[in-house]
Amino acid sequence: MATISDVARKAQVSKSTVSRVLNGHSVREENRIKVMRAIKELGYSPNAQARSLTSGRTNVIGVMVPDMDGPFYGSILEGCQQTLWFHGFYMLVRSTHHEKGSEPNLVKLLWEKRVDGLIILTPREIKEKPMQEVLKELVSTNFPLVIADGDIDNVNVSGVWVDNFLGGYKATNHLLQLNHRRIAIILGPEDAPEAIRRLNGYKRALKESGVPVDENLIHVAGDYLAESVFRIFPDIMAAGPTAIFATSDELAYGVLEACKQHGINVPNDLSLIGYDDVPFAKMLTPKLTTIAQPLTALGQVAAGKIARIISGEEREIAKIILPTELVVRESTTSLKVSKEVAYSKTKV
Amino acid sequence: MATISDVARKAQVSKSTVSRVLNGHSVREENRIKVMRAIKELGYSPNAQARSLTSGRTNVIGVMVPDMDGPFYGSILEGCQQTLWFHGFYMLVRSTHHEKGSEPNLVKLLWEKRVDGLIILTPREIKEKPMQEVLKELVSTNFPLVIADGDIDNVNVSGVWVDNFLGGYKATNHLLQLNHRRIAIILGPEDAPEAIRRLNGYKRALKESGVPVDENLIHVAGDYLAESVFRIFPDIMAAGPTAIFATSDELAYGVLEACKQHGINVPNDLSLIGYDDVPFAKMLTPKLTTIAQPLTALGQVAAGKIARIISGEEREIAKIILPTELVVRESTTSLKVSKEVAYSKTKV
DNA sequence: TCATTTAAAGAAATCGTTTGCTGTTTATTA
DNA sequence: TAATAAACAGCAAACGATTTCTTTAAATGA
Repeated sequence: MATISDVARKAQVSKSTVSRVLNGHSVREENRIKVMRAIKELGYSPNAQARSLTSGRTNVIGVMVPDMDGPFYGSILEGCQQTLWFHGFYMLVRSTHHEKGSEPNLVKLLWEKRVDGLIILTPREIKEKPMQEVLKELVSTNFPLVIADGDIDNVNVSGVWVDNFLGGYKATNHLLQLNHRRIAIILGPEDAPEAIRRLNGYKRALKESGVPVDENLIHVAGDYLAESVFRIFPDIMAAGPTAIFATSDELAYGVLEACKQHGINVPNDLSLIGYDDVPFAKMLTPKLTTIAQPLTALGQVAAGKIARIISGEEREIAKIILPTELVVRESTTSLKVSKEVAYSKTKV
Repeated sequence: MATISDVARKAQVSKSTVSRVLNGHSVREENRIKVMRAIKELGYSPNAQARSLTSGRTNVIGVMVPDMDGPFYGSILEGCQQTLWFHGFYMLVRSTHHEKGSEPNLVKLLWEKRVDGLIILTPREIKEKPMQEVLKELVSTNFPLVIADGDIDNVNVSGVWVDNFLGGYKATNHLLQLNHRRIAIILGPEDAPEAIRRLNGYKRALKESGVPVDENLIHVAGDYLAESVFRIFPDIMAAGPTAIFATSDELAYGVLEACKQHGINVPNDLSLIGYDDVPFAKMLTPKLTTIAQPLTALGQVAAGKIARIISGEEREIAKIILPTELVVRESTTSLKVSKEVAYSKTKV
């Protein structure tokens, strides 16, 4: 493989001149042509590692993500990738595969690989000490770091996330406007920041409508997986809800399956709203009403942010909150005042 | 950031000694301890770029993929990532986003980034000249390269893919065993290698059952997207099929939607089988019968292969074909001899 | 105890770039 | 045309590791 010296020899100039041609510095036209020709003839391309060594930059951004095979993170990654590439960066991806306790180590490994910056997607262990320490260390060295889709209070770091409070509020409000009063909510992990915010949005919406919060309607699945719903489904229905707000589309799908098994018709017997608007939401029967998160945009904004931090355009730590949107489909319907009315209406 | 020289100074030994400690070469225990202590105190970690420069290795594998936001490639990438990490490699991902004409360039860019190897997922432009030339160039320089999920005839390169012929055969055979005789097939891109193989499997199955191939039952959507089905749906039904073999789950979903719009009941009026077994296949109503591709395994095998090529364990070019599996769910049912029988049965 | 072998440490070269400094050529101005 | 400024080219020193070669110290054996 040809080196810069080979090119210099062939073009009969010094290495410096070749380097200057490569980097667009001023070089006499005559020499530029000679160098270009030599480069072409030798099929030369500069060694990125050697470049990194002198410049101190790798043009690689590390991205840490919980998984890539679900419906959720793919869109974010795609958004990241596009924008990173646009800014001239490559994307190094590491999925933790929800492995408990792996995050701090992986952050460190990625960092030591000397990436120019790090995007951490949904840090699950954000509340745990080792993770906080690693993050603080990164921040203290001024290492370009963006947390995406995960709020963080204790460490002052740049972040992008979606307005979970507003999402919870919008979802609940939608159901309230359809005359529902007994609205159950299914949370994923109990103490995750986004779960708490969605719950708060839910409570606020109820409060504004003068509906008291009933603790019996608040349920915790433990995670965002469909299977986790089955276990708690009897509990959920025992409280007699007319509508369910599942805080992820996966959970909503679990509810849908459980309803099928129990002969409950959605939306006629029970309204259901999800969260995320992942691709399969519109594929379900009934098509799922849900709160859309701007996933691709999330990735793009995170990537843009890190690019600006690296270029020095953005110096102060800033947090960006993206809006959510209600997407009404078929899984929610207005609560009829009495069963009779409901029946007559559906017959029309 | 501390360098090896800083460590050497602090430990009062030479750089060479520190390097030897780092790489596990023989060093007097006393010195090893001194060095380790210095490393710890300085928070030193070796500069990967400098290492790459001398060793000529980056420990990074480039992966090129058509997209990351669909349901398909995420699983493959996850498989890749796991296995690459296991072998000590980082994964650099670049999605082409189905951008026409971009592949050859991107391969080159990734290559010049000096990755230790390249995995190309589903090369769409594999039949086009620029792509073939780039691949030939890579092969001629003995650059570690694995093509995954894309067969390639003209260039002799290592590859992993799924048995598309067998998949097409199994799908068709399943429908034949359910007494279907008028089986339509919907292909994605007309001339893609995997499409041709699936079609051949379809034809072979028909032939073995003594059913003549009817060209009116063979349809081309142009791509694997659900929307593409709507356009050709009237054509498909005009040929009077009792079953449809959609060569991707996305296409099958499109068929399902079209059927709903036209009041056709799946599986009672029409049996439907998909291909891929992406996560949403089991979420559809009816749950989709399909041909499962071992997506995660595909990624793992590709990653394992490139690791072995790089380590020198695998010297000759080899192709691996993974099996497919029929997953029977609810979207296929046996063809009743007459409509009356069918109706009486559904009433039971 | 001394000569000889062996093991470990150090010096210096190397990997392929970029860049500051210095010297030379070209262009500009009076 | 000469004096001066500006533009360009080349040398050599980084960048931070690894590794070969040499030197030094320790271990072995007679």
